[in-house]
Amino acid sequence: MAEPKHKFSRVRRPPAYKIVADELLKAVMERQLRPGDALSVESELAEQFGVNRSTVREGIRHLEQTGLVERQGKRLVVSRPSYSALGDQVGMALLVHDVSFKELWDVKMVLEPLAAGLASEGLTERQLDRLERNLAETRAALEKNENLVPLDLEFHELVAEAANNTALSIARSAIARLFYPAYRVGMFPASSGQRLLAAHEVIVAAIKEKDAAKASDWMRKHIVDFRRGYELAGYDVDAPVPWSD
Amino acid sequence: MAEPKHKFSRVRRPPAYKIVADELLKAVMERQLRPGDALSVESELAEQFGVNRSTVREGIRHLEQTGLVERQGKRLVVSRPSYSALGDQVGMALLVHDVSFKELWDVKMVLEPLAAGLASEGLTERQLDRLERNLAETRAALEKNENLVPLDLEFHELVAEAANNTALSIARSAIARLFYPAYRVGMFPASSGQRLLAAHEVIVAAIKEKDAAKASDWMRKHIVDFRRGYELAGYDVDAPVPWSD
DNA sequence: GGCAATTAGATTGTCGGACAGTCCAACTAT
DNA sequence: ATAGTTGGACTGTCCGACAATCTAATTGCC
Repeated sequence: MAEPKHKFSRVRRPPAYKIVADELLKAVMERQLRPGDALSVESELAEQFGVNRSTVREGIRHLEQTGLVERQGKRLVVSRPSYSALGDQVGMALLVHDVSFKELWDVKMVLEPLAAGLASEGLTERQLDRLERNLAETRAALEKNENLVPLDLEFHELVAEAANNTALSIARSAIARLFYPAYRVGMFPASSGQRLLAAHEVIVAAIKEKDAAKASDWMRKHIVDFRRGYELAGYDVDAPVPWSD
Repeated sequence: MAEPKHKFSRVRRPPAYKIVADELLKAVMERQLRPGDALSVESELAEQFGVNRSTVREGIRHLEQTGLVERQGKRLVVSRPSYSALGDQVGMALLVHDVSFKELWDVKMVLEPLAAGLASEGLTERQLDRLERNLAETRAALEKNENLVPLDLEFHELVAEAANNTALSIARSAIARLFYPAYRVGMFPASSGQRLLAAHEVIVAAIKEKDAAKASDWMRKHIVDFRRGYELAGYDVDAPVPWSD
C-alpha cells in the first residue's frame, strides 16, 4: 500500500467564546483598547461579534481571570493586571506543581539581592521613609516579642518596590507568597529576631548610602539565614512547601 | 441627631459563577481534586451547586484560563498549569505594564546564570543530548546563515529545564517570551552569531564538567552580550519593549 | 432656578429550555 | 471479526425572560 503523502491534522474550530476572548485580548495588545478604557455593554458586544450574550459572557470570564478586564461597578474596563493577582495565579500554579522550598529559595536567593541592589540606585524619599518606618516597627515588635512575619514580608516588599522593576516585583511576589505557609509553621525563634532586625538595618543603611554591592551582599546573607531558620525548625528543604488553606 | 456608632460596609454578594470557581479551586487546593481527576459533567455540577448550567460554565471559564482545569476532548480534567500558559499570562501582564528592556534584562541577568549553575548539578543524559543537538543545529544554521533566534530561545529553555526548578522555569519563560519581539527587530548581525555559538558551547562544556561557577559565569557574559546586541541595534533599553504582532 | 425625591431605563446576573454537532459505546449486518 | 448503524450523552450556542441594581432623566418642592 502506498504511504500517504500527506497527513492532515485534526481540524479544530476554536469555540466562539474563545474567539471572543482572543479578539478582545488582541485589541488590548494592539493598543486599540488601553487600560482604563471601558468596554461596550454585553449586549452590544454580542451584537458586534455576532454571537449570543451568553457566549460573550463566557469569553469575558476568561479575560477577567487574568485581570485584563475588570468590573468597576457595572462597567467593564480594561485594566492592568495587579501584581498580587498575578502572584496568586503563579503561586497557585507552583503549589500544584509541588515546588520545594529549595527551588523557591534558589530563586529568592538571586531575586532579593537583585532587588536590594537596584533599590540602592533610585530610592525616593518616600520609599526610604517607609523602609525606616518598617525598621522602627520591627524594633518595637521585637521588644514586645510580637510576630515579626508580617513586618519581614513588608520589608522585602518595600525593597522590591524601591527597585522599581515590574518584572522583578511580580516574580518576587509570586514566590514570597509561597513562603508564607512556611513562615507560619513557626519560623523566627526569638533568638533569630535580633539577626533579622540587624540584617534589615544594615541593608537599609547600605541602600541609603547607595552602596549596591553591600546592600545586595547583606540581603544574600539574610536569605541564607532565612533558609537556616527553616532547616533548624526541622523542615526538609527538598519537600514540597506546605499548602496554606 | 445621634451619630451612628457603627457604619456597616456595603454587603456584597459575590456572583454565583465566582463562588463556583472558588469552590472548585478550593477543592483542588485541599487536594480533594488532584491533577488528572475528571470533573463531573456540566449538568451534574450545576445540580450539585444548585445553579444553572450557564452559571457553572462561566465559573469553569475562570479556572480554564488559569490552566487549572482543561478540556481533554470532552472531559473536564483537573490539571497543572503549564509553564507556557503561565508565561503567556505573566508576559502579557508585563507588556501592559510597559516594562522596559532594562527591567527584563536585569532579571534575566540573574535568572539565566542561576539556571546554568543549577543545570550543572543534576544534568541527565537526555538533557545533555538535547543541548548538544541544539549546539549542532546552531552550528549548521550559522553556516547556512539562517535565523538563529529559535535555536537561541531553545538553548536557554533547555538549560532552564536542566536546572530542574519549576519556579525558575516559569519566571524565566515569562520573561524570555517578552524578548521575542526584541529579537525580531533584527538582532544577531552575522558577526555576533559566532560569539553566540561560542558562548553556548562553553556553557554546555561547563555544565558537562559540572563546573557550576563557570557555567554561571559564561552565561552572565552571554546575557551581557545580548544586551549589547540590543543597544548596538540602536534600541533604547529604557523604553518599553516593543509589542509583538 | 436650584435641589431633592421619584421614576423609567439600561444592564448585569441568573435561569430555564432548546437544539445542532460531536463523540462514544452498544448493537447489527456482513 | 469487521464495518456500518443507531441512540444517548455532552458540549457549544442560542433564545427569551426576569429580578436586582445602577444611572440618568423627570418631577416636585422650596
